[in-house]
Amino acid sequence: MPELPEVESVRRGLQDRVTGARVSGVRVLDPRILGSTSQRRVPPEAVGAFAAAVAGVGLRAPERRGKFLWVPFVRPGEDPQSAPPAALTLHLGMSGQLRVHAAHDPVHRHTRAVLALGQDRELRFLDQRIFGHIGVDVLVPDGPDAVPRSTSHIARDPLDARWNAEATARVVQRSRAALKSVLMNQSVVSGVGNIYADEALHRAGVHPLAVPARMRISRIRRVLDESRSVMLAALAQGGTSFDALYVHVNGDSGYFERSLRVYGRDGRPCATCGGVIRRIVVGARGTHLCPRCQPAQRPRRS
DNA sequence: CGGCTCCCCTGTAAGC
DNA sequence: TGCTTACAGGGGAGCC
Repeated sequence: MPELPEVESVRRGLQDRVTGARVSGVRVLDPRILGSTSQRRVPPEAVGAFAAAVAGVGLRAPERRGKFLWVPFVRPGEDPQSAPPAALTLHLGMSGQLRVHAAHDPVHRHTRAVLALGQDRELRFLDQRIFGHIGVDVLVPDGPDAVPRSTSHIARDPLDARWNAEATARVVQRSRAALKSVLMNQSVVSGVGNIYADEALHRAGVHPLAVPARMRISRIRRVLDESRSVMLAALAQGGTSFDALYVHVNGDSGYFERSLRVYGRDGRPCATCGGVIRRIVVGARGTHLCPRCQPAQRPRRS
């Protein structure tokens, strides 16, 4: 399940391998990978349009915000200063992988799209469940940065140098939804998915169903701080490879699974207090918590 | 408009 | 044993 640490690990792998490469060919093996998360049916001309948009372009260094990846490119013979900036956009969804292969390597059966790089290498997009996406988008300004237009509603993530923890905490506090759902709202704070939301809440000692509007701002700040630090720790381990659906660009796994304290550990003892870890459902997502370390919010009398 | 539910999809595993 | 069903989840559409 690629979240920020996994996507950043992939971005770093791509940075070494695709920056400066020229796209010499395009193959779309499953057109659904070009669709949106809720509209997988794409018109037949979408394949040709995608291929035409990236054919011959020169790839620049990959960028990321939250779980969204993009690779800015320069079209052949175009002046980068005057042409409208654009990028190859990538989202790994649930099971997406980006792999850089020699062109003669066998093609895995979940390969959905292939970009040939130069003469003998390929960037391959694999995605078992097709929740991911590959496309092309124009870049629009966001302060000093440029982001794909389709990503402009995505908030800065906790590893962004311009992330404002204090302002984010105030936005979170305005919500009356379950704290975990707010933490996973990518327009409030990006990059946090189901695993790291559970881990951050446990480390902060806060119940996933706590209502931000009824919390002290210091508790909200603590949860955001823990989100940042747990994702930094996971990044240092190359991310979490829970079920082999997430791997690096070279096929290696991440090693943070051994450091998870609650996610996927329901019924087992909490390493902090010895209590039994429970699983509930929050916002239709499996949610893991230690009821002793993360006591429920006191109900409000009305 | 905030907040919620549903749905896209496939592989795995439980149930009958 | 073999089929059917439930479940996992990121994020957007659509509804109240």
